[in-house]
Parts: sequence; structure tokens; C-alpha cells
Amino acid sequence: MTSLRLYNTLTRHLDEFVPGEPGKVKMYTCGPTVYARAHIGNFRTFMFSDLLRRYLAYKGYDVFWVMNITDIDDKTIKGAHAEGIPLRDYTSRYAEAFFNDCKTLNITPADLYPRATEHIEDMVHLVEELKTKGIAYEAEGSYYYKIGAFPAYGKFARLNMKEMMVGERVASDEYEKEDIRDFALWKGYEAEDGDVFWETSIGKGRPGWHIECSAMSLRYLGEDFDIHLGGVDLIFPHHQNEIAQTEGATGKRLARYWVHSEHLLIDGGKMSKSLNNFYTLDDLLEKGWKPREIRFALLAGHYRQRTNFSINSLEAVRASLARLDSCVRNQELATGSGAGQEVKDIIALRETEFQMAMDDDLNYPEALAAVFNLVRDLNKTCADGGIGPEERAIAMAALRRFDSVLGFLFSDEMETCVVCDDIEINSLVRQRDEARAAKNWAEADRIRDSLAEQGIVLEDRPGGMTVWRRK
RNA sequence: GGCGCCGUGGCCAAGUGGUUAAGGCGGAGGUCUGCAAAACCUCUAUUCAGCGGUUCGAAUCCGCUCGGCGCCUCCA
Repeated sequence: MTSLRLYNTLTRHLDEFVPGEPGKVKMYTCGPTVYARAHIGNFRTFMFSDLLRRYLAYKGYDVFWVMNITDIDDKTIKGAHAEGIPLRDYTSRYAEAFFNDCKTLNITPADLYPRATEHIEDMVHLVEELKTKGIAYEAEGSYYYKIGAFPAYGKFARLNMKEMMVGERVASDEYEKEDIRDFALWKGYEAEDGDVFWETSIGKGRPGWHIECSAMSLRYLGEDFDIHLGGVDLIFPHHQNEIAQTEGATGKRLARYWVHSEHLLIDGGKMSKSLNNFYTLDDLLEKGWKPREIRFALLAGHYRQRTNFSINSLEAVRASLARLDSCVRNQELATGSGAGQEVKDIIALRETEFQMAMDDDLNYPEALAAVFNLVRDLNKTCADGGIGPEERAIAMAALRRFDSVLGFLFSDEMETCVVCDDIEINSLVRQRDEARAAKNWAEADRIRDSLAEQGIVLEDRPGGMTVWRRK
């Protein structure tokens, strides 16, 4: 098998992926801030981490995946206070919703979901370490990162700090900072924080945004781990600051590969909570879209390419999945005599194409083309009677293998007579078969039409078998 | 002001220097079928926003123009 190449934001090149420890991959994804329901744009990023995780596992790597839960920041505090409930209760509600959404979308669970509030000590130690090294300083109970003490600051994000435009948000921010571009590591307690604070060796307060990822990735993945993932909008400031913090404190590289996925657009623009132009998973489920249809749609397009999301695209997805479903059904129901080596050959060819595409910086669209070509090849072989019991087992195993990466080929939603024995429907199908045997076409069509009204589609297969499925 | 991305058939979307420009959706015709459904077959971009340049050769490299968009301390 060829090796995987990934576009590394660190080098801005396509780099061959070589894990730090042979056969093992340690990866970290910047997870959600649990102050509201995540929208499908957020899920595109998590879906991409899942795709990479699945493909690494497909290639035989033992993957250890950590995704943090940000449960302490301005918005979570504001939300909890607005409802007058403890921060933990407020954030748990959205964390649970997030886990449910991931499950619905068939996103592989991460091995660990550390919460920021459960790692305050680690963050405090990191701040102390930075202070000892003269990289952090205290001002009015808060601690700031002195970017002037980290010469490489700005390099990762390719920002020239001298020519940076200082926006209003920065200018209006904490004026006690030595340099307006310094960022908060620890925020000293203020009355508006209410009951949200920690009494620590560096004082009473709460952590800044970036320090949690430095602390938690260091704790669970160590120094210089393999892959760090996130959305492109995190390149600056979040990931730049993580690097400054971790590398400033440890003197070691934070991670070797940084992979960023592009945004999901809506109406040609960025989907974001602040613009209120987004769909949540529930919005789409309520409109009748199936989880796997949404998964397929969110996966569409290369991860480094912005992708426009539209209901229109879901319509096309539904038709594409129907094609994939019928291929699976064709294999399951094949009654051919077998073509032997031919089936192995076409699977080997398409699987090689699939791997070559995925190895090329996860070129998912091209990999999907290989899947559809396999579908055509298998359907054809099937129609030619080339799929017997042995070939069926080989074909199904191959489809399962592809699905370990894709996650939408097989699902409980694929309900046909093969996997579901609905007595009422089966009885009607039998009555129709009897009518057909008697060449009573009017009666046969009447039964088929009435089933169609219930969304049941019949297929008369060669050999006299009739199968049904829900539309 | 700085950094950067995109423009490929009716729609979505790969390809980024060299065989006939993947694949999906949609559309047209055909095979199969009692009729369907599904599947299969054929067709559906002489051309890659426009103009110039480099080259034996460009959708792919360079320049300009037009159009759309992202980041520059809330952000997936």
C-alpha cells in the first residue's frame, strides 16, 4: 500500500505521513464550545476528523483520538447566568446534544473527550511554567502571553505581526496588557463571572481560551504528537497561540502535522452562529432528511475546498444513495453461478484506485468515483450472472471494507424484505405474486399501486422473486 | 493595508504541463420486464470566467481584467 500524504499547514506542503511511533497515530481535534447546538458547518470539521480517523484505521494504524470539549468561556458563562443554572448543568446539556448528533451522523467516537473545566490544574501549571520562563506576565490578576518573547509568533499563521491591522476588537480589549497583541492565558476574577471561578496558585479566576488545548493535548498525547486538526478559522489565533504556549513551555514541537478543513458555506457565504445563517442537525432531520443523507452531503467535496450547502444538494444525495443501496441489494440477492477471479479483479482494481485517491491528501471525491465505478462493475457482473455465493461473500466483504471508511453504505435505514419481515407487506406481495402467476395483471397492479401509496416500492427480480423496499 | 482561496457540462464536483477532461445528480434514446422498478448500454463540455504570454504542448505555469469569497485576537 502506498503511503498517505497530507497537506500540512505547518509546512504548507503535501507531506508524507510518518507516525512518531510505527503503527500508531495520536491525533487531537479542537472540539466544540458547548454553549449552543452545533450547526452542520461545525460537523463538517468533525466529520473530516472522523474520515481521517477511519482511513488511518483502514490502513491498519492503531489510532488514539482526543477531542476536547470547551465548557468554559465567555459564552458558556453568559448562557448559564442567563438561565440562572450552574455552568456544569448548562454545558452538559449541549455536550450531550453534541454526542447525540455525532452518534446520529455515525461519527466514530473519539477515545477521549476531555473537558476544560476538569483540567484547570494542568493549565495553571502551564501558566506558571511560562511565567518562570519569562514568557507570561501578570497584570491585575490576569496572566498574559508576551508574544514578543516568542520570536516565531505569527509564523504558523503566516501573519506579519508588524503589518497586522489592529482591529477594534483588540483595541477595545484589556488595556492593562503590555502589548496590545498579547493574549490572555488566565483571566482574573471579575464580578460578572459570578460563581464561575477557581481558586488556584496563580489566583482566583478562569482560564483563557487557548490554554486548555495546550494543557490537554500535552497531558493525553504528549509532546510532538502526530496530527492536530481543526477548522481553518482556528489557524489564527487559536492554533498559533496553542503553539506559542506549548512550545514556549516545553521547548518541543507541539504536533508534527496540522490539518485544517475548510468551511461549509451557505448561500455562498460563511455559515456561522453569529450570522444566524445555519442549519442544526435537528433542522434537517425535522425536514425529513435521513442521517446518512446528511452525512453523505457533509462529506461531499474535498476537505480543503469550501463547499456550499443547500437543500438542493440533499436531493441529489438521496438519489446517489439509492444507487448505492441497490448495488448492495443486488449483491445480497444475486443468484448467479459465479465468475470466480473476475470479481476479485474488479474489486482489487477499484480498491487500489480508492486507496490512491485517499492517500493523496484524502481526495475523497476521487475516492468516491472509484466506489461508483465499483458499483457499476458489480452491478454489471451481477446482471451477467457472475455473482454466486462465493462472489457474494467477497463483494459484501469489500463493500463493508469501503464502508469502514465511508460510514454510509450500510445502515438500519436500508429496509428491504431481506432484513425486515413485515407480515402485512409480505402477505400483500404474495397475493400479488399469485395474481401475476394467474396473469391477472389488473389485480397485481392494484396491489402494487396501493403499496406504492404507502411508500413501498416493489421489484420483480429474475427467477420470480419479488422484493420490496421503502422509498 | 497585509495574507490567501475560488471561477470546469443544466446542477454538484475531481483533475493542476502531455493518451478519448473522473464520478454523482438531472436529461434523451435503447436493452430487460406483462407493465413497472432496479440494473445495464449509448448519447449529453472540441472545452475548463475573459484576454494576452511562456512552451513542441496549458483547464493546469506567468501577467492583466472581470466575478465570488475567507482570515487579520468570538469562530469548525
